[in-house]
Amino acid sequence: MFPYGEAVAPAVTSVFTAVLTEGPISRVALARRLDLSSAAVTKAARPLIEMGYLEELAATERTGPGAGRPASPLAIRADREFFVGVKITRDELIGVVCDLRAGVRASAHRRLAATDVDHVLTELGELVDDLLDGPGDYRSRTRRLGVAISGDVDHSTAQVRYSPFLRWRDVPLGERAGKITGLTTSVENDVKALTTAEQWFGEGVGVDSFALVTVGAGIGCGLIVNGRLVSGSHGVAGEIGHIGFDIDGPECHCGSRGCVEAVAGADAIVRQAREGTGRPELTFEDAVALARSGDATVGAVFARAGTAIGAGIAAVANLVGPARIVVSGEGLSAYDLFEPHIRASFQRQAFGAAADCPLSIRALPFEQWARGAATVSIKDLVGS
Amino acid sequence: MFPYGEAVAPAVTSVFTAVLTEGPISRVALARRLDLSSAAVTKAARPLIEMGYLEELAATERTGPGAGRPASPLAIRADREFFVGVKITRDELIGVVCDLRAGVRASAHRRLAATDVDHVLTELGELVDDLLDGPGDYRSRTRRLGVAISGDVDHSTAQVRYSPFLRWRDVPLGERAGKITGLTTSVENDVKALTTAEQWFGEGVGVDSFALVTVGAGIGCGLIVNGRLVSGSHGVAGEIGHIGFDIDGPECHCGSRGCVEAVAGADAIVRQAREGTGRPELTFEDAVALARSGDATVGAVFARAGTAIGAGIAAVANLVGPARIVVSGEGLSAYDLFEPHIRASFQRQAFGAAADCPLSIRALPFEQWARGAATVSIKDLVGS
DNA sequence: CTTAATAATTTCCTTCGTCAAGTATTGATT
DNA sequence: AATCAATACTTGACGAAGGAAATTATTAAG
Repeated sequence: MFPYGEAVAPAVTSVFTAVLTEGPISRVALARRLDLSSAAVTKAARPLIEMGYLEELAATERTGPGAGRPASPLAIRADREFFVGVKITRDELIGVVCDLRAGVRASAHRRLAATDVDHVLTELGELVDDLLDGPGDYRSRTRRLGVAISGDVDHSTAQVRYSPFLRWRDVPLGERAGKITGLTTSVENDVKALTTAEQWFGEGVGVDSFALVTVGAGIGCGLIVNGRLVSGSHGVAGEIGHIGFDIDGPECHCGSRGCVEAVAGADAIVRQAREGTGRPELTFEDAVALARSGDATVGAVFARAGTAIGAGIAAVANLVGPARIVVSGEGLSAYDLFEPHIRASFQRQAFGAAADCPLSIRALPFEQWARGAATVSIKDLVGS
Repeated sequence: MFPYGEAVAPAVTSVFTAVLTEGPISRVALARRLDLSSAAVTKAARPLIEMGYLEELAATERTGPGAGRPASPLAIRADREFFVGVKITRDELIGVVCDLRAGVRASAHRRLAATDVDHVLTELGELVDDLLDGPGDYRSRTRRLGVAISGDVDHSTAQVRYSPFLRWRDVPLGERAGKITGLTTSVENDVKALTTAEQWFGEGVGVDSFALVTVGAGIGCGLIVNGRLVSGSHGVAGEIGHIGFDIDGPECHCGSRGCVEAVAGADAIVRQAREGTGRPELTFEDAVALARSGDATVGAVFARAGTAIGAGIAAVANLVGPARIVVSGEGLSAYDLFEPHIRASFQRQAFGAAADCPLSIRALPFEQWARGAATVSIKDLVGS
């Protein structure tokens, strides 16, 4: 696993993971945290320091009683190694270079003229070259690539089973991207990648159950339960967008009626706004502008969308009881329009103590998708 | 852990668990199944055989090519040890004695005159005595008791945090029941206990994600994800009954409106049947009889209830993607009335491949709750 | 009666992590 | 200044757990 494929003791992996996600931390604190002896931590940390992944920080100011040898906390050397993350969408590739702590060091993107596998791979190869050969000399310290894509992905074999947006089926993306880029490639579903990023470097740190809801064209949800990603036996999981919200609601492309996505997806919002105003040329941005300027009809569309999303989130809270939930709107600040409705609807529909689950609602810069992809490759380096 | 508190190698636990749940199985097959060397299995099995928990079966008839030494499969000696399981309801205690394979050997019950802790514990003590001193001489081979109760239970400390039905709060039930009965006592939420039983000895064997939906007075759901029970950070999980079904539906006791339980709970069905027929004295059984005799109004009530349950189940399938789902109606066959509606509604609302998730719908003899409690104590003996 | 195939066991060895003892570094107390 | 107590870390001996490979056991097929 580290640096070039040797097997590594379990304690080494868990020490690395803990330092990575829980920042500078002393060996003794690690031992308590991981339920190991401090001797085991010392031994596990040594090779990581030798390989340059960890460093010992200077003793910090003390807390507590005051006596005793000061700790020398272990910290990640974030620039020891870099990782490329690429998110594939229907019309664009978005790429980033991240350091070990998933800090974004460089980014770039490329329009896609077509979505066939060969074309996308060619573009992906060039995007990676641009990123690695640009300013910063990342190439020499980069060995891994993570790719995020919507649809049904088998992470363990790095294959895309089915991606409706791109019309891909059974594509050995990891293998092919690996050949083109020369990087060890991980592939993961985009929402799961983002969820992993949040688990390791965001609000999911330190809790062992956690949900990330993405609101945009579609409405998705990544779940961490008992510290592990929920994958779904039939390749389906986190489909919060297709939970029923209003049995008399509009038809959904899934064949049912009144799904959350059919009420609160971006397309659905535009359609409802057009119907309400009688202006068939309205865009999503127009709808946002109208709602912000006080248009009651369009405002009601956003309110209803927020209510639907809140109900979906409440369903997650009622069923799996995550310690916290992050709601992240694709791209923009537009979703502030329905944030209060999300919260109100969640409070109403959450059962008992589930209503105590903290909700973070915030924008999601598009680059974050690519960062999620990079996080998957970091995780695969560390080995869980 | 075994027999009296010594620590035991991980492989011993996993071998025991695998033989327990996956029936007679050869050492070589176990090694494959558990990803251990056959030497490790041989070593792990020995102490279990010596302690009388496992036995070696005679060689079975062969399958496959035909040559080679025949396997001597390992099997559980089910009568090596017995376990008492008790389910506490508002007005009754139901108790069983189970063997190691959760086979019910004896059962008994006791009406409760009151629900205060002292009274319940006294009755529980007598119930356990009745069971153990009755025919069968179980006492000498019984060391453990499992108690199942609705509400918020902390299994790790064997405490009842809050049980609305009994109005209990922060009761150290495990400790107190242990003192009275002399048995090491485990306490678990009733639905979780039943789910554990299904995971170990029912349809959950061999899959690592799985849902059990209970339909009765309330509508609940136990979840196994990645092989582990979902517990919920805030003490809430599996509250499928409070997922929204119809925003214009009847008020629910939880404060929201149109929850699955408000449409499909036993009380809700009775209320709707009364309203529909204008007969305020109608019981649940009357409603069942009417529906079966072709009453369209009451039939529609059951149809709607089934649709609500199906939608809730679809939400589970869409969110966590279990490998299979068992729906078990409290007690009786009455729920055949809405079974087709459950299936139809599930198919409509399940997204994509989630609709492939097999659904088992079957009656749930009341004794099963107590068996679930016993299963928890078996699991706690084995140690996960 | 060999040979091939499969199952189980045995022996020896490696690995990993603990234990207990010792070293390091500080503030407080005398 | 010397000592002590507290906390952090390191070291080396040890033991438990599981693996590899050789060995034994048992069968069917030729």
